[in-house]
Amino acid sequence: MKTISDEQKPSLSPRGAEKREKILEGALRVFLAQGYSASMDAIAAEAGVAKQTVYSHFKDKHSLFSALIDRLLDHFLTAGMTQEILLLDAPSFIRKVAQISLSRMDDWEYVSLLRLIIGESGRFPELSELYVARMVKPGIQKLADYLRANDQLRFSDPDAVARIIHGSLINFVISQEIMHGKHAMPMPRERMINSIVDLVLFAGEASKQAS
Amino acid sequence: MKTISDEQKPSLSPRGAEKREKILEGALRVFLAQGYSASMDAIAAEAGVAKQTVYSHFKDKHSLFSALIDRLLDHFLTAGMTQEILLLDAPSFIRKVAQISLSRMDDWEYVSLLRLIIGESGRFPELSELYVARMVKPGIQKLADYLRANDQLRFSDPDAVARIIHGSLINFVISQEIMHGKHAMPMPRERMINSIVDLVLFAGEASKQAS
DNA sequence: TTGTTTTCATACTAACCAGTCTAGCACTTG
DNA sequence: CAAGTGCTAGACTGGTTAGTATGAAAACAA
Repeated sequence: MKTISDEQKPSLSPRGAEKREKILEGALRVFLAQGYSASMDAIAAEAGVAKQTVYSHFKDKHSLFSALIDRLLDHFLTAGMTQEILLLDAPSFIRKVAQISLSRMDDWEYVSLLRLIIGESGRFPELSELYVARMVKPGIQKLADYLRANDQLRFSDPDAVARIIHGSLINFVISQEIMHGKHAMPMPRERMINSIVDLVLFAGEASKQAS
Repeated sequence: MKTISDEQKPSLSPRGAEKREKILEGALRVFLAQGYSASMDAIAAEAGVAKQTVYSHFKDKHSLFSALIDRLLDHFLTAGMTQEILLLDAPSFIRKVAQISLSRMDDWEYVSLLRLIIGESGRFPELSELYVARMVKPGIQKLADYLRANDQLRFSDPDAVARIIHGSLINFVISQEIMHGKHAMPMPRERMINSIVDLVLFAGEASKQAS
């Protein structure tokens, strides 16, 4: 998987890498809080680093931004979703997937990243495409593969069902956390999880009998 | 329902209202295309109006932006979703709801508005709350009421099921159009609609028998 | 016509920002 | 110690922006 960022690497020394890390951490806080319109001065200040140092590690603002998103996608990719949950039976599997997805609601970084990628998807289509290619598509693929392989369930279109499950979970995060819907229309996430599990299991079994 | 915008109204004459309309139309094109960071000069130019005229109709940039979003929410609220579809039977009703929701994928203004509201939900939480209160909550409410009233289906938690349906539809729009997923992971919307209808009907009937 | 209101074009302000430059400081390595 | 390398603080350039000011041209009303 190729990376997008084209930052220069002026040093392979441990000191250089350390500064680079500080810059990325500062950029993370500032970009996630203020969006792409955050100023490079603010990022340098937050990182506790001179502005020139930022520009000696990253070509320009766009490169820094891309490198950061790239890094964050990697970070959230590895978090959660081990292989062993594929061994679970259908109810446990779906519940586990839902729990992992919704647990990200508590993660300010994840919620902010999602908002940022959607908000900047007009200006930076590459980034949202990267998000889709690295996070959404593989996730849905694994889910669909499980549904296809499991003989407790039998859907005529497992790919579409995978998207329904995934979509209802992601949209729960968006509407509750990003759009601040948890005040106007609150719903405990366990209720949501239970209904998704029920819906899929009932439908999967009924669909099996009908075929 | 109270409005958010606090623009001044310097004239109640027809000429004034006409200018105000031109300004809002220009602001619509520019804000939806470039986001909130669009410049007031660009908006005035697009509206074919002097910059000063913009400021004589709207207090500042924030007021103009709020007034525009307010207006757009009203516009999309009235479009589609008549009362008579409530008379349809379950399969037709769910299909119709799904078709109406997904038909908005073709509407550049709707897609851009959704991106804008999500993207600016950090800077302008009032706007996303307004969106939730005026569009999402009533929509889900109607859907849940239908599910509750219909005796072909029987869900233990109709509100949660309504959110699942709504979420999978909205997220389909987001992932396909906003995040440009239609290239990397295309799916015909009819396939999505069919699966949602099947899922809900199978589960609704199975759930009924189980109770 | 005369007076009032609105719009127009333009210029201006004060602030902000991306990116560059300079000159000196600090650390590391030979 | 000496040379090299990365870091720092700050100033600077050229450009953009929100919002204001001005003075004249229209549009309208009496």
